[in-house]
Amino acid sequence: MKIATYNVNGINGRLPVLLRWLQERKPDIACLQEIKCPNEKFPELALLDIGYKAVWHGQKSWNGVAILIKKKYEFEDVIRGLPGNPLDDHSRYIQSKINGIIIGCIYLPNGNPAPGPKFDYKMAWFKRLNTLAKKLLKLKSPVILLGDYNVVPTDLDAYKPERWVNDAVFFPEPKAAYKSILKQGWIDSIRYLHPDKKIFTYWDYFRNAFNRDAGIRMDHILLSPGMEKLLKKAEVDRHVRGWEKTSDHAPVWIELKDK
DNA sequence: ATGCCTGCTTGCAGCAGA
Repeated sequence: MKIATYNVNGINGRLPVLLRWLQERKPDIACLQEIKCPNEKFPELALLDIGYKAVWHGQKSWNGVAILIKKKYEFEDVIRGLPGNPLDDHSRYIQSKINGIIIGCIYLPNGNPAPGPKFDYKMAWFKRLNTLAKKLLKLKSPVILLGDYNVVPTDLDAYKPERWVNDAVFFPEPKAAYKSILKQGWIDSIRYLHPDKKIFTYWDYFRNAFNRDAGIRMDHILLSPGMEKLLKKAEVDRHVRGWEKTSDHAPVWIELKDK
């Protein structure tokens, strides 16, 4: 079973890229972030045409998340929005149980400029995620929390760490918050299989960053404890970042053994 | 220190992204 995460940076603007990638990689489950469309403009039919059902949680202009599954699966227990603050109106979390696995699709706030109110919002969001992650571990089902965490966990995850020290994705607080989630027992799939490799998932549009491989890793697939025994592969489809009209992120995916 | 690109808007300039 293949499970992927992809920050598409505008699902309608990137639709040809998304459809091409889905048909190439054929993930069973794909979590999307930054769909940047209101609910009524989600391209449901175009996805159905190539064999994917979807649930989504959109908003106008910004943010927005979705989960796609192959038609043979079913969505159960869909939750829209990160629990813990009814006043938070950003669409940054959607969860569903699929084939017995709870899938939490995350678009964590970026937090720039930092320090400031946006950074405070990021850290408050992180705290709620930490609480949710802890609760999910008490359930009997396996759980995967995946998406754009907007956190570069270590120096190994940036092409030039010193260039990022003033950026909210590299601040000590979010790094510590990410670490504290891992400390609950969650497994960072990419690092579990590739502990020492420089692997990036994002390259900005400026300065020819992709061709210089000036990237960072901040899209993560976290497995609940025990699931690592099923982990066969964890990869980044970095070639997708080289396509025309592409997102600034590349898709990340894992392959799990069938039990 | 800033802007570089790119997508989004009851749009054509300004905001957000990271």
